[in-house]
Amino acid sequence: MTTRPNTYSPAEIEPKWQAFWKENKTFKAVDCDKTREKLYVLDMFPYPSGAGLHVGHPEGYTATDIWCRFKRMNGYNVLHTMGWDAFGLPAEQYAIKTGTHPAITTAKNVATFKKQLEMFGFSFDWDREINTTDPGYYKWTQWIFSKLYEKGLAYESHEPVNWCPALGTVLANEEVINGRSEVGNFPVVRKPIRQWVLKITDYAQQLLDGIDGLDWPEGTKEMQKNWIGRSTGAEVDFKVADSDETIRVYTTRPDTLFGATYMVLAPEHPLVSKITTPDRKAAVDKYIDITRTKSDLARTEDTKEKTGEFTGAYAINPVNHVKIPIWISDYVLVSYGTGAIMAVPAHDTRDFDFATKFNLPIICIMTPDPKACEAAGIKVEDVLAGKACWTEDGVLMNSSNDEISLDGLHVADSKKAITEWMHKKGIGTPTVNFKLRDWLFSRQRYWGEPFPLVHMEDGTIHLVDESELPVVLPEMENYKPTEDGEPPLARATEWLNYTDPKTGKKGKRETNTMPQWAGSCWYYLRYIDPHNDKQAWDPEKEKYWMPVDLYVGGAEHAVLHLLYSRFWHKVLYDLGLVSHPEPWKRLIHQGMILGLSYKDQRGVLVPNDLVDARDGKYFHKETGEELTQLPAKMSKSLKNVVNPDEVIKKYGADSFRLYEMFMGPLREVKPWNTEGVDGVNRFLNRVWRMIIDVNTGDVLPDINDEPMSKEAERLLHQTIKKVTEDIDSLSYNTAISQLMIFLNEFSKMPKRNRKAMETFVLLLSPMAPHISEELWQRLGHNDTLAYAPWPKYDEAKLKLDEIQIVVQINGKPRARIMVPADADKDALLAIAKAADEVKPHIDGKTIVKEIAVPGRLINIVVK
RNA sequence: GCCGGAGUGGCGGAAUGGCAGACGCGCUAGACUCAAAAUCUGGUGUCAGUGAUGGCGUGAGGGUUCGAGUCCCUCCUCCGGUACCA
Repeated sequence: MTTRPNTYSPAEIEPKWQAFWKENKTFKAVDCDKTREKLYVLDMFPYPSGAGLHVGHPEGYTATDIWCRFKRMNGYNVLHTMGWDAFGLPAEQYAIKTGTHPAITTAKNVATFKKQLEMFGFSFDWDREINTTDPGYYKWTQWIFSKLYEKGLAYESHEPVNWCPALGTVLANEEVINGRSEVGNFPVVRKPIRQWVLKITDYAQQLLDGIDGLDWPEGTKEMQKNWIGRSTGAEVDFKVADSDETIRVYTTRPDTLFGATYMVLAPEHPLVSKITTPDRKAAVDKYIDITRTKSDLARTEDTKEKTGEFTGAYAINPVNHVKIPIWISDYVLVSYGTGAIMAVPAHDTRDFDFATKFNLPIICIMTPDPKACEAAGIKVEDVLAGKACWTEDGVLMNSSNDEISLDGLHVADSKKAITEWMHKKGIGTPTVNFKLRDWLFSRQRYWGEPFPLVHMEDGTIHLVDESELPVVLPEMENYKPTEDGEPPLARATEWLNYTDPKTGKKGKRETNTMPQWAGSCWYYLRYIDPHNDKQAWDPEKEKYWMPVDLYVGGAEHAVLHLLYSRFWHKVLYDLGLVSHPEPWKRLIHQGMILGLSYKDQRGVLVPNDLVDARDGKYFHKETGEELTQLPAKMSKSLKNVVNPDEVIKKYGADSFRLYEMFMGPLREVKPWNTEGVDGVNRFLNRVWRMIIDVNTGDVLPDINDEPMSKEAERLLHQTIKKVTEDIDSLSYNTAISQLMIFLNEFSKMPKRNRKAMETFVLLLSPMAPHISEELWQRLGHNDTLAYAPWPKYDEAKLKLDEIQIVVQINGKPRARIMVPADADKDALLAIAKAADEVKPHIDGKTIVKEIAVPGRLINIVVK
């Protein structure tokens, strides 16, 4: 700590304070400290990619860091640390290409990421750093899997799964978007492969129930609810005509039963082969064959045009005994409900499309609500004539049999009535269904956690004993996945063989590995007790730190990590291993940071290296065409990627942090504009020069202990109030703007009060910690300001004797007058009416109404 | 289609129903300089006017209110998510 620059020099002071914090373990979180209130603040830990940190990472990390620093100064015992979600595809793909072991690549990338994160001066307790690929960590990931397995929540499945040939692995439903892989956007096909699956569906209701109590973004909560997709309806049994078979359908609209004109089974439905008549067999078999080979992608793309075949069989509608044809079609999914539906074309758009295409009867059983119908642009007579489809509320008709009539009832009431009646008659039962499917938990990859499972020679599956954990991932030469889905670990011949130490029985280890989500499902629990080699975590410490008070990260994991992890946590809760049913009380998504791009007149994006900026306008370097600027996602091809290292090198970490927080509200999407960094850098330079003599590096002689003017004191207290409230609510952009206002005023003063300067430094410190520590030290303090008490404001100091108030005439501001701060309504009106600027507006007119809001304004309504 | 979020100067954005545009960027004039950079001081929604000042202005249209960027209704656009889930 020998450098002592005279001017503001982040390159010198930032490494100095980073070293100081490291050496003194300034940000150590103290387990079970009962003297302070605990606060657990969590960032989504990164996947340490080879590309290094991008500008999006530090946005969330800076936001949490500021909050942590602020809360420490307010007396909290803060747990805030960092780790590495390091299993995953890129390291493995790099290994396949270069032969470098993923562990080596990962270690290298972790080192790069750590170095970069340290440059930002984040107040992490680095002693708690974790890495999901560390056997000391994944030992406990395997242990938690054992718990799930013992509880019957993990099972082997041979059902067709989402197989991605390009990635050489299967994917969970959540990882497949429109028939393509979320990672890499490769086509995904259905293929039967032996898999391990976790029974997340057992927790569907609990996962749904928990959502409402969470302080999370509304959108994310909705997404989870939709993904879980609870629906209520009824299962209804239809007898197959001239057969003993019964087909059970699921419907959310039992009220429309009298309008069912046909039935559809999923092509994979087990009864299809039994009921198909000989004359229809060839066509049906062909259709089933086409569906089977069709990829998910093709199936999604085909949604506009319905396809299907008639089985030749008929079903009997149990409410009116009408004989209806049974079809098969891939618009009915085998995996949802019962895999069979009753089709009511008059009141379901999909059924309507199908019926129209195949000329099936459409029977309307409901008079639509005329107003809603008109608003939707549908003619009532078309609906009644079966020429249009109506799916909303209406009044039932043609819906009665000998025992029950729904005629005249609205949808909700008739649903209730028919369901009760069917239940009594034993033809239908009220049923709840979920869209949520079980979680496909195995991958045919090398770089992941091995399962603690062994396939024994006697055909049983053996769970490896806790004492034998971790099942260490073997070193291999060849990591390549195979096209047939056989995992790479099947080639680890020595590792594969297992002998149970207790019984001496032999078997072969499970060769699938766990998906990347496994490690991130519980990392926040390991931070609590990262070095414990006896337990995953100490229950006492868990009770002290959990739940997480604030979790900040991107919105992209709304139905992946954020749902999986809640599931594991709920299982752990049911096992009595954690003390709260939900892991994260409060969640915030930081908005994405976009780059600046340019488009030509046709709207085509132009890479930034082809853009020429002149006179505030932009031109294409080659064509000379004028371009317009617009924000766009950062991408290598557009050459608009901002590298944090370069920004820090040029301006320093404090400027970087300040800029990212000053750009706009944390949760919003914001475009990066490097010129904006100049602004905050200028601000920090002026902060420095407000306190430090740039010729000597000492505190300016203008800084003294003389009492402040009333105005100065008021601004100081206003600033304390505003900054305190804004930091607490994570409104950092407005907190920074208040600090700028303070600086603008105080730097104009010839003399400045030392206490005011110290207070300002403390207020600035959560956001720009390095410069603040340096100034704090130069102002004569020997210790870090990280635990200095946060400044308090005095309400009395905020008060003014006289304030300016606006006088409006008919709602238009016409005058600004000075009034005593404590003037009441009547006094205000008297002053206003007497004021010279007001008189011309009211003289000779009738005053209709007078409004006076003390401290705000006066409005006089005249005629 | 459905769900969620957002539309405010040249740009990022600010405003418990109470002076729209804080703060910053950019631009602009001036000071300093031989000059430039940096720095400092002032100006900067728009239209009219030398000016004080006045008209207009928060995606569009309507409504509630003494008063609406903010609340309500209808619509448009953009972003994110999701989609044959019966």
